[in-house]
Parts: sequence; structure tokens; C-alpha cells
Amino acid sequence: MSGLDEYASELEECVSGCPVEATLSVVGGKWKAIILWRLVGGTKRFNELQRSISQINRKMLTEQLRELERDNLIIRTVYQQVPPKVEYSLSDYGRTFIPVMQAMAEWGLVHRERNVTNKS
Amino acid sequence: MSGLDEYASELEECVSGCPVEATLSVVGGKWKAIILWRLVGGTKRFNELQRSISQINRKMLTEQLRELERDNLIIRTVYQQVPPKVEYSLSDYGRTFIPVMQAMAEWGLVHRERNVTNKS
DNA sequence: TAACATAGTACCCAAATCGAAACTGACGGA
DNA sequence: TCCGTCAGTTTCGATTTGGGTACTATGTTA
Repeated sequence: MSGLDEYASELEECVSGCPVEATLSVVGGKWKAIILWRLVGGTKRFNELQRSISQINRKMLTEQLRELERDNLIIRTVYQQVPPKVEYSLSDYGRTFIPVMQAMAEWGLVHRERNVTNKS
Repeated sequence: MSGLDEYASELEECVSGCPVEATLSVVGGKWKAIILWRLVGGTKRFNELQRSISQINRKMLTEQLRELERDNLIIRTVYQQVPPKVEYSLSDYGRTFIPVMQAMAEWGLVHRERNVTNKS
């Protein structure tokens, strides 16, 4: 209990803004965490990403990638070729987000199981 | 590296839907994680929550709380009093989400520090 | 000569989300 | 009688997000 309380006092205080809110301001929204999670598996090309995230369209994917690049979470590499080739990968900073995504993914698995066995 | 790869193969596969996406479907959006994080500190009344999340208005808070209750993450307790008293607290299931929030909060702290020291 | 591929951009419209403000209801106090 | 409290609901408008279609470049392939 006291361990959790320490966390609470350290992390919960929202004087200079809630830290959870700070995280959401960068990786919130419908797509960013999903995109980053795809990149954990390694460098991906634009169309590769789009195909692996079935519901996203080009415009959305472009926008989200641009914002992630602006916030230094991913690196965009353009190869001067025809047809074009652009690769996206996690930056070192982006990789610091992997533990958060792992926590989310694990919880998501359990959540899905729970919703299969216990439909309430 | 292989430890991470195991995670990747287990968690990244999105055949039955990406687990990160599954998590976002329940606690995604602008407010839910923030509300849940407030409740880690213990039971809160409606107005207490509203005051502690300065940017949220009553309508949004009501909606988000209703959805969190519907998904069994929080418990709503109504006291038959005038003026009304309604308390919100994390359910056992909601508490399983604490590690994810902790990961988010920790990353948020580091992110903020980074943005203070390195304004790029 | 036409089609195909990639990684976009531009434009325009629809839908979901967000938010400010007013309203509610029942009781206690001035 | 009017005001304040709490926990909302209702209404309406604004903002954000999402998405379809067409268009771009250019080298390779049929």
C-alpha cells in the first residue's frame, strides 16, 4: 500500500499538470499508439503500415506520422527512388515508450479474454 | 532482444485485433485515463473529480463516467440524500489498469522533463 | 501506348466529439 | 420567499476528426 501511495504522491500530483495528461498530449488520439506499436516490430514502409492498420486511410496515416515525427518519436527516411520509398522507424526516444505500449498490449489481451468469457 | 521479440510475436499479432487497439477501445479518448488516474487516490465525489480536472465540463465528465461504469472499470454509488451525493471508485477490474497508468504517468514525467531541458 | 507502383497532396463533405450555458429537483438555511 | 448545494440533463453550436475521390511524379513492365 505504501509503495503505491508513494507513486500516488509523486505521480498523481497535477500541480504542473497531470503526467498522464502529458503522455496523452503526445500519444493520445485514435491512432498514434497503434502506429508506434507496429514500429516496435521494426522499420516499416508507408503502405506496409497502412495495410497492417486496416481501418486507417492515407490522409490520417500521413497526419499521424507527421506529428509523431515532429515530436521526435519516429524517424522518417526518404529514399530518392521511383516509385518512392519512405521508411518509418522508432527513434531512441520513441523506444522509451515501448514499456508503456507493452503494458497496454498485455492489458488489452486480458481485457479481450475477459470479454469473451464474461459477457457483462 | 529475444525477450522483446517474444513479446512482439505474442502481443503484436493483430489477427484477432491489435491488443493495443483493444485497450484504446475501452480507455481511449481524451479523459478516461485521466479520470481513472484520479480514482487511484481513492473514492471521489462528482464535483471533486470535476474540480481536479480543470478543463472538463459536467457533461463530458458525466458521459465518460457512465461509459467507464458500463465497462465495469468504476463503481458508482448513489446516496439517497439531499443535496445528492454520488461517489465513484475503481472496481477490482479497474484496479488491474493501474500498472498501465503508472507506466503512462512515469513516461509523462520524463517526457515533460525532456521538453523543458530540450526544446526541440 | 497504356497500366502499375509508391507516397503522398488537395479538396470537400460527413460524423463524431467537445463545450458553454441554461435548466432541473429537492431540501436546508436566511 | 429566495439562495445555495449537488449531480446531473438538455440544447445548441463549434471544433476536431474521419474519409472519399481525384490528382501528382516518374521509372518499369506489358
